[in-house]
Amino acid sequence: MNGRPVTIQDVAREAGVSTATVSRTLSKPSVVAKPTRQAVMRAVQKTGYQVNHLARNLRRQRTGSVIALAPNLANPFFSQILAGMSAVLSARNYGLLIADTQMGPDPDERLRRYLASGMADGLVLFDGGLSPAALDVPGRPPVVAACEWLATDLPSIRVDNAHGAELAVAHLAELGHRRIGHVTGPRSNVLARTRKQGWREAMARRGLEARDAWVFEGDFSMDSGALAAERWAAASDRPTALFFASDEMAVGFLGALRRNGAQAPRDVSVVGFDNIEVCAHLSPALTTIRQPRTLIGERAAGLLLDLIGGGGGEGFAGLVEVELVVRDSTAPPA
Amino acid sequence: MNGRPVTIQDVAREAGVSTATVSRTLSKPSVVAKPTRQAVMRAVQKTGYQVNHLARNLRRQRTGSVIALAPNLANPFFSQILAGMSAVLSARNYGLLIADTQMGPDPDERLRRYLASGMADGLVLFDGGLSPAALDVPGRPPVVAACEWLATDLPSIRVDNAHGAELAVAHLAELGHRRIGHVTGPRSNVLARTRKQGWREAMARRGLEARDAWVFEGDFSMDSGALAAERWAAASDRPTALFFASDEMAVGFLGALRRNGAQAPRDVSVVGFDNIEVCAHLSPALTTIRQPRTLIGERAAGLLLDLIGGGGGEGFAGLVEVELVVRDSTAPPA
DNA sequence: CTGAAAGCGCTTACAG
DNA sequence: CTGAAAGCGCTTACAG
Repeated sequence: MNGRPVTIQDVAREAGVSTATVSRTLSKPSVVAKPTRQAVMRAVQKTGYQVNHLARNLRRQRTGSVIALAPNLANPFFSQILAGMSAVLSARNYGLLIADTQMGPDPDERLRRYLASGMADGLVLFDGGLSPAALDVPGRPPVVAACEWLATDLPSIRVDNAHGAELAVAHLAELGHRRIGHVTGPRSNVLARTRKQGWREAMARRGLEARDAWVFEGDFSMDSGALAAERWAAASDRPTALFFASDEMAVGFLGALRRNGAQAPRDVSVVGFDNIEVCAHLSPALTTIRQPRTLIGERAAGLLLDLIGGGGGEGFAGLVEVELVVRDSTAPPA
Repeated sequence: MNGRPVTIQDVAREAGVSTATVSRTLSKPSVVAKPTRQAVMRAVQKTGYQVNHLARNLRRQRTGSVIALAPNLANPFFSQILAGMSAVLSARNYGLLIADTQMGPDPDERLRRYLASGMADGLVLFDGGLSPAALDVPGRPPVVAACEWLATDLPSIRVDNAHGAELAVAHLAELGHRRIGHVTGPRSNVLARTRKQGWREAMARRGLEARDAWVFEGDFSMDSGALAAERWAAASDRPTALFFASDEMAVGFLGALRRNGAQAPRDVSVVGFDNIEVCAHLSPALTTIRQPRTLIGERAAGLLLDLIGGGGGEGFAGLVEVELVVRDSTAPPA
């Protein structure tokens, strides 16, 4: 009950066995004789022994943690993903460290340091803006790309963004829209590019024009969505429907639209991407493409653990599916 | 360049000194002669040596990590707080582990395990629902309570919730409202209770009645806010203004209100709590009480590091201030 | 089935 | 100012 933590030595003394036997009882009980095992377990109980992970991991040459590296931890988008990761990892007794790539001056350098530091057995990367060269660290642990991926052959969990765009455009086209525009994510973002490309292809597939004038550049943020509303309102050649690369932008758009006296879906139909919680509570409630974020976190953690365990990550291949959620922000064109 | 990580031995050999000297050069350079120091630094450069934290920490009898323990990691409320913590911690070379209390069957037991595990040098607790008894672990590391606090004398970072309620009621009263109601957080939540109590006192201070009929029970969620809208609309004795214990509930309320053909602030004035990002983009934009979440994270991390370093946490006492942000969801009563 | 011993990679009194 | 040595708390071949 005093300050000094209980060690395996204390347990060994208490049980009248060697530390080796205590260790075995705890990690491979099957090789220990039953009476010995019971004596050890009793001593563990009595002393309140808890393994020292530092020592165990140093000896086992692993850290027992993985790092999730996100471009912006303050972005709520990640919270559900982290929850999914945490669930899988803690069930397997791994710790989850989180870090932000964009906090210092040189994000690439940060990644490189994390990879070289030996602080974790693996890393899940959520920042598609980093340079693939930053991965070129000798002896680095496994890395999984999630959500946004680098232009490399990194094992990855990928969402079917192209299909999401297809679902959005299909929904709008079925309602009768032919002038369907797109509000993009940041230009440098791979995910944003895939959604834009998906929009273009979905339009082409239907013989619909995808005019440059119908593309509004955003950066995923609500503010950029509000800006898009201004530009949309001011445009002469105006789409009757818009597919947004993120819900946040669609939310900003709807707010600004209303402040300007316009309204969805009367004046323009709106489809978002993500299905964040607020979608259902807006008025009009936002039609969107649902991304299963908890699942993404679970799959990313699962894949990483598989790689750490020496697996090839098979069984984790394949895209994470998205689905259309129809609400009230879409209607036939006026 | 091969697989084996570079150790302090390799650097020592390269520099022609002992490992002790390499270690000193890295952690207390002032005690090493300049030429020696330079030779070591050159060797570090050449070999690409990175300290093994596991070994260093085992030797130093610390872990170099702290744990943030939240009731629900999927709640975006925490993302900004975690970002604030991460900023402070990584500047001081501490890792941030995150874990969820509510994932297993017994949250108290989870907390106890984390405290006894020696996995971290300290812990920040965001779950006010846990039993103080769970803290009763011999030799446990320092714990900081943040956001929601237990009924103990734990060092804590606390937001001035009572003052937030006062600001909200003052604003509404100045607009001329006398029938000001409150939508609560979950009954068991300390933070929710403080806000409710604050509302009650702010009303009393003005000689305003705080009728039970004007209290609508919620749980912080958007859904519960939407439910409050139904109940508000159906009530015979209806407040003309509502102070919500969370923005999320206010968002849900506004959406449901509109779907029922009513509108804020025409039919009812609405004040939220938190200032989440969407507030500014709603229509009407939501008047609310701003909570500086990044600051909360920074302060919590700072306080914990101080305690870990043997400080008494003085200088971190005092409440985190909140402020009123007036937007368009409040107006004089009709 | 069990124990003695080596060793994971570091840091730090201690001695010189 | 520097080095030899002990030791942080474990695990695991190895020998018996």
